[in-house]
Parts: sequence; structure tokens; C-alpha cells
Amino acid sequence: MTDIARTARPTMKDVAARAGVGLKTVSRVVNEEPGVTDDTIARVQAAIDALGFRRNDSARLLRKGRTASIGLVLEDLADPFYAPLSRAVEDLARAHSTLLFTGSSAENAEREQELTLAFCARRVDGLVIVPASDDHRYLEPEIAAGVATVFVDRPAGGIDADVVLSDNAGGTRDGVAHLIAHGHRRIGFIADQPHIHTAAQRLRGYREAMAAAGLPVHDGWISSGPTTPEHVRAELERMLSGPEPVTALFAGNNRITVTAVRVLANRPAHPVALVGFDDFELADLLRPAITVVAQDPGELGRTAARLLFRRLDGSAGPPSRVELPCRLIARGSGEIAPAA
Amino acid sequence: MTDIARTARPTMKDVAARAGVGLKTVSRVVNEEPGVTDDTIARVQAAIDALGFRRNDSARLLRKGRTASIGLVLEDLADPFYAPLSRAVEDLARAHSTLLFTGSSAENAEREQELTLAFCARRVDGLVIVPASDDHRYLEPEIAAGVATVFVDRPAGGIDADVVLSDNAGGTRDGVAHLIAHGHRRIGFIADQPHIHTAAQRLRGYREAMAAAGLPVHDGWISSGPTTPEHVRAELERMLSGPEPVTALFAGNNRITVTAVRVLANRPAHPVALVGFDDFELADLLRPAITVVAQDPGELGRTAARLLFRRLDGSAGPPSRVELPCRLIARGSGEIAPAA
DNA sequence: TTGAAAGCGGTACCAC
DNA sequence: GTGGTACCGCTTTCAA
Repeated sequence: MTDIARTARPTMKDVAARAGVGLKTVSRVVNEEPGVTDDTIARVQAAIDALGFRRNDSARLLRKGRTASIGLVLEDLADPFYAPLSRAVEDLARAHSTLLFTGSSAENAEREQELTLAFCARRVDGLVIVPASDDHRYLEPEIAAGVATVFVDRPAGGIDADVVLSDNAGGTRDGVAHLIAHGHRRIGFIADQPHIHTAAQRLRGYREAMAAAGLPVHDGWISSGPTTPEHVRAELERMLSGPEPVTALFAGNNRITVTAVRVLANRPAHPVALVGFDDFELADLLRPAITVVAQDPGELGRTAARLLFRRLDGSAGPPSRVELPCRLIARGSGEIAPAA
Repeated sequence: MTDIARTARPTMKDVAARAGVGLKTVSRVVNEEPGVTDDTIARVQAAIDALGFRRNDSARLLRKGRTASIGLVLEDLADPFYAPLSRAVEDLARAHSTLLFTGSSAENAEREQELTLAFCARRVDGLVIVPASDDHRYLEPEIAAGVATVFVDRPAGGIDADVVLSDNAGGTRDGVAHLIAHGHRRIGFIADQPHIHTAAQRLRGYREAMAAAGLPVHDGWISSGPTTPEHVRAELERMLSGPEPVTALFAGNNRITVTAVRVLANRPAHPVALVGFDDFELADLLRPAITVVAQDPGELGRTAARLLFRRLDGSAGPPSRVELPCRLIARGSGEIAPAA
């Protein structure tokens, strides 16, 4: 048989042996360090090519101390909302010659921790985390050991760290005020689970907008729970029935908005105004087109990554907290007048 | 000043010193290997806790030979089409206690290679690649060295490797046949750039369906080029004008479909049938709802990852080629009768 | 200009 | 049971 077993990767040692030089000389050539004769370079390079040598960066970085990699912990890799965020982080990572570990927490605190600590065990230089947990004290030793950490979309729990958020309360306030300005007084609000920070902030914005307009808020107008289509549908139908149904709905995130659109599409005789938090593709193509309060997930990611690499470049100073504004985009569904 | 500098991470050596045991014993405790007294375990554990020690997996894996990580190279992390694919790969990786490096090639062959080789330099155990390049011979040494490699969505170029594809030609054939069955004879086809494998396959499917029905294909009915909204819009408008305009359109991917929907929405007086390749969210909520030929990106990723981990588990044998069927989903836009 | 030896932080093997 | 020592593949230090 031929040497099929010659599958083992050549190391610098192998290259050195073949080129008839010392190990360190190979290292110098590979890293393009000065102080090697052209002649030697050529001999080493020939050995490298012949053997198909490629430097083992894991070994290299172990020695160097930095791993040139960062970890990105998302709620769900497959959630379109986070796609531009990941992409923005990736772009900055690339610009800094840094590789990206990614993973989804699935909105599960344990998984978040497991994933984050796995990244730390690989000694990532930094972390960008969309928190699923509300207690990040488990990260204290890591941060103390020098792992730059930035939280995005939701704040960290129990520790003081860099964080980049959207102005969830302000955005919701604007969206609800928009409905009020169009004549609505009974406005429903369907939110994500209350333990999720953004959901809580949006609920706060809703209450503030109603209060600012001197409008009462009935318990029945508010729903927060799982964002499954079934639950959202049931809640919305409940709000739309009874003697004093809501005439408008504020949907707490894009999944809720989409479900609401489906429900409302089935009752064209009774138009209900709708404003949703988070923009989504094709919102403008629906009839009516959907008015939304849009965050900028790409900017969220970009800002977080910038903060991270600034820390990695040695920036000290206290943790910073950045809050990005939201933008109301009127498209039609939020400008429907109340039925009565 | 207090010892702020005590930021250095403790190593097993430190733990050993503090616990008054040998290095190897610490290793045993950390890895829960048998053969250590409960008493010793307790002493070591105490030292671990006191020091906040956490094993350096990079060092560990360097020694072990495997890195327990794989690389995923996509065309674009932010493309919603690939989101379920990534998620599926991630899920399997997690099930195999493997970490995931991700990156986007941006449809650029050089970037694909750069990224892939960077992953290889980190000695990933395997790779899942959505090819942007059509020449993957640069991977030969890596594959020979044992990096399990699976290509998804598009075939590899110049090398024989595992690959998972959708039946692009077959799916398109079905979609075009569907339009033909509804009475259309002049059917336009707007595709992505012809050097992209999937685009070429879909074009083939279109031609086959037309030929099977004995229908001619005029050059003017086919367009392939950039999928920018401007270009797609111009091409579609061209096809819809003139003495013998097309009465139906097959859109070669979801971006093209969406642009087509926008264009067609502006000319409600002249309904044109539309079938698009790739399903997309809210396709059912548009009016008319959009008939599509759907791939299953999640299944694409799952199949690829399964193949990968099977290889990693030692499965030998020649490269396999899996082709997943597409599914026609009739929703309305594809069932519009020809104008004439 | 070049290379030997120590070390990065662990694991493997083999004595004690 | 426990620990010494070589070693994973590379970089660093320093002497030749």
C-alpha cells in the first residue's frame, strides 16, 4: 500500500528537518520576520510547499496569549431580527482579523451561560452577548481576567458592563402616541413575556403614553405571555370582543405583529389600527402597509462591536451605556381611524 | 493600590501548588477521572474555587488533537434564507459538544478561501461550506489532513466531496409546468447571475419545462444578471412591454420575487402570474398570495451537519451527494390565468 | 543570520 | 492513589 497514512499534518519541525534548518528559522520565514537570508528563505519555502505545511494558529495563539477570536451569543441565530446584528459584528471582527464563534441561547439562561463559558474556556478575547439570563455574575471572573464583554439589546444582570440598547420605552411611547393622535383611546398592547427586559420597557412606554394623554388603561387591554400564534390570536380576539373593544393595537415585537396581521386580515369589516415594534421585510407590501417602530439591529451590532474592539485595543474607563433611538415609520395600518 | 494586576488567569499549576498536590492530580479532578481520594478531590476543588480556575480548552484541545469546533462558511450571515440552515448546523454542533465558527463569504471567492483557510489554521475538525468559489482545490491538503468537509446549497468545484443540494432544476421545472398548466405560453424567467450554480440549474429547469410542453423560448424572456431591484425592475418591465408580452413570470430567487411583487403591484389592471423560487415569510399574506417553489433550508443544514458528524465519527466511504426535493406551494399568484 | 532551550496550559504514559 | 516527565505546535529569549 502507498502511504495513505501520510495524513498527519506537517509541523514546523518537519519543515525544519526537510529544509535542513532550525525550527526557529522556519518560524521566522512563516511569520515574515526579518533577518533571514534570501537563500534560506527559499529553501524553507520550498520545504513548506513540498510538505503542504500550514501554521497551526491554535498553537500559535496559545503561546501568544490572545486567541484573535470573539464569541457572539444570540437569542436565536435564525431570528431575522438578529441577522443584521450578527453581520455587523462579523464585519468588524473581520476588520480586526478576528474569528467569530456564534451560538444561540434559545432564550434560555442555562444555555446562555453554558455557551458563554464554553467560549471563555476557549479563551476568546471578547464577548458580545444578547442576554437571555438576568444574572451575569457568573461572568465576573472572566471579565476580571480580561475578557472584554459587551451586552446588546438587553442589559446585563448583576454586573456593570458595557451595554448597547434601543430606546424601547421611547419608541413604544412614540408608537402609542401616534395611535392616540389618530383618535384612538382604547388601545390594546400585546407584549412578549414580562421577564424579558425589552418587553418590560415597551410596556412601560405604553403606560407612559397613555398616561401622558390622560387615558385610562384597562387590564384587559394588556397581554403579555408567550408569543405563540395561538396565544396572541386568542388574546387579540378577546380584546376585540366585548362591549368596549380596543380600536387599535400596539404589537410588542415582529412575531406578534405578524400574527396580528393574520388575525386582522380575517375581519376586514372591522378595521383595527395596528402599530408594531420592529420593522420587517415586506411590511410595506401588505394592505394596509404596516406602521412600525423600527430599531436598527445592524447599528446595534456595529455599536456593540465597536465598543468591544475599543476595549480590546486597551480603552479603559467605566462601562458605557449606549441607547439608540427608534424610528416611527408610518405606512397605513397605524393611521386607521377608530371604528366608532 | 490593591493587586489589580492579579488579573492573570490561574492555571492547573497554580491550583496544584495551592492544593499541595501534583499537576496531574488537578487534571484528574478537573476531568473527573477516577482514582482520586474524596479527600484529595475536596482539597483540589477548594483550590479551584478559591482561585476561580477554569480549564483552558484551547490548550487542552491542542494536546488532544481535536478542537471540537467546526467552521460554517455562508454566503451572508444576514440572509434570511440561510438562517434556518445555520441554526440547524448549530443544533447538531451543540449535540456533539462542538463549537461553531461562522463567517460570510459575501459571494466572493477570495473571501471564502480566506475564511475557510483561517478556520483550517485554527484546526477546526470540520467545515460546512456554502460555496462562493467554483474552485475548491485549495482545500485538498486540508481534506487530506482529515478536515471533514461538506458543501451545501451548491456543489464544490474541482474536488470530490460530500454535498447537499436542493433539486433546483426539478423544482423550477415543476413551477414552470404549473404556469403552463394554467394556460401560459409566454413565460418570463428572471434569474440570478449565471455563474451561480443554483441559478444555472434553475434556468435549465425552465428550459426543460418549456421544451417538455413544446413551447418556444424567446431570448427576450430570459434575464440573468445582478439581482438589484433596479435591474430586475427594468428587465421585468421590458418583458411586459412590446407586442407579445409575457403573461407569467418565474422569479429565480426570493429577492427577485419580492421585487417582482413590487413591480406587479403597480399595474393591477394587467394581472401577471408569478411563481417564485424560495419561500419567504408573509408570502401568504400578500394579495395575491405568492405561489412558490420552496426549498427547506433547515433540512439542507441538518442533512449537511449530519453528514459532517458522521464523517467525524469515522464514517469512511466515497463522498455522497444528497439532493433534497423542492415543494410547490400554490397560493394564488401562480394560478392567475393569462390575460389574453 | 541562526538555532537551542524554555515555556504557553494542558494531557498521556509510566513509574512510585 | 499520586506525581514526574515528555509532549501537542508554536513563540520567546538568548547565546553562538
